[in-house]
Amino acid sequence: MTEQAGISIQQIVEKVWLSIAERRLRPGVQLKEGQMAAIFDVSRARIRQALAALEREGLVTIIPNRGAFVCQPTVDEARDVFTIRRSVEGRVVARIGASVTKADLARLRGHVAQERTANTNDATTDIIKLSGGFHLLLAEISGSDFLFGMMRDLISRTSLITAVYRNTARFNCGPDEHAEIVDAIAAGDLKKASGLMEHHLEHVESELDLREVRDMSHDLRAALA
Amino acid sequence: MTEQAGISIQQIVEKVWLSIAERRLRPGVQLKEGQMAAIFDVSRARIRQALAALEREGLVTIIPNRGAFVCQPTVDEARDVFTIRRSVEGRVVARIGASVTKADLARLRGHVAQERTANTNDATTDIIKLSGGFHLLLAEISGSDFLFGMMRDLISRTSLITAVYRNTARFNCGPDEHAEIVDAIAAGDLKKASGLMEHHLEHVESELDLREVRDMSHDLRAALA
DNA sequence: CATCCAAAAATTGTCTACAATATTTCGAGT
DNA sequence: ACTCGAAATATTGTAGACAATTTTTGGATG
Repeated sequence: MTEQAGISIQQIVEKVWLSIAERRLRPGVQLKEGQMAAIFDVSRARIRQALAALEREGLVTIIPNRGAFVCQPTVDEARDVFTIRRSVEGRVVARIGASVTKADLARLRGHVAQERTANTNDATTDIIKLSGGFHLLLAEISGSDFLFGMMRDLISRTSLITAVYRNTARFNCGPDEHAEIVDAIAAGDLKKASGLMEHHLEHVESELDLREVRDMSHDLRAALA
Repeated sequence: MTEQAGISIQQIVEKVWLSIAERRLRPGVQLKEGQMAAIFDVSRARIRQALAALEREGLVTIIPNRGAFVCQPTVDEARDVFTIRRSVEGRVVARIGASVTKADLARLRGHVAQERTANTNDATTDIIKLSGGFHLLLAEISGSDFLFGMMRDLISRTSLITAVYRNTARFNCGPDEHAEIVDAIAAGDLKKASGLMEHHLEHVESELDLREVRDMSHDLRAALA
């Protein structure tokens, strides 16, 4: 029953998130419950829960009696998210440095290795997932559930922002900068690690093209496939 | 039908939150959908949405196929929340200082005044709502939607933590410390304001009794009334 | 007497149907 | 021809019924 047949709520959320991150779903598009229920072949009840989850991740806005729409972050909001990220992730890195284990470092290095292979293979989907996953992994290792949850939020919103505002062909984070941060942590150089993280985030932000959005596609079925 | 008769989802959330903050609902208690539906005289669907909202606020934990339970924050998590709050609220105050208007200050002073009257009247419910509201108002004035949302989360969790761990009769925040912070902001002294905020949060944290929780009441109906 | 297993009860998860609201369409009036 | 308004359509919100899972209860067995 819980998974009697259809796709799970979390899978729906992930599909939508990916569609947004890959720019197949444009900001402002309405996510109609009926359409989505037909596309994923589940009842509207489950779609509703997925939409609620997407709302709390900051990817869609739900207007009562109107429906769910993909968020359109403003330029100010975009800058805001990066400002907060610099602050929060600086704290994450500092926290990690105090108590990092060999196993933690191995996980981080393994993750960066995955990012490299995805990058060389041009596996767009994997690149998107992994580049956010690195920052999430740092938060997890920091050991604070609250920081982890906050980073989840921030990364979701960053995905949306980069999807809307990026102008280059490449995606959020390069694995090289991630590797440098891991090295600094491994060396116990907290100050350097924090600095690298801040620089890394500035670099990502600097690649954004901060103009207003204009168009938006309407073919929900093609976007979610 | 949106509000055809019954209590709204947000009202349910607020009732539960208040019940937790006033210690009528103890950590670990299961919030059974059937009971709550009967108590509030709405269908389980609405209760489910309310529980999902409470989960994202960090007040309850939902275990699949098991149900929703009032969270039991550990001592570590409690300290964690206060650490983050010191960091985030320092940023909030700094942000405010740059762009505070006369109207903002009037709102802050008005809020503190409300707190004072609630305090002199021993209006417990109001005190709880207003003491968190002050910090939320600061976040709102800061102008960052994301900071506002984060503070919402942090304040919810703080309410739970103080409900569980407080040992004194008094509640979270005294209006006097709030008033001092407003004065510092009004004087344009950001450094002082940040320091006062940090001190204020340390003061609140210092009044907690950090031992393990043990008992938990079971009379859901009496608690939610 | 404790332990384990099966049946019964309770609880959660999902779906379908219906009610209320919002949007669109189409026509009347100026 | 354009604007305003009412019927028709479409979409969201809610309730209740059913299926699956979990928990409890009761008894049989070692």
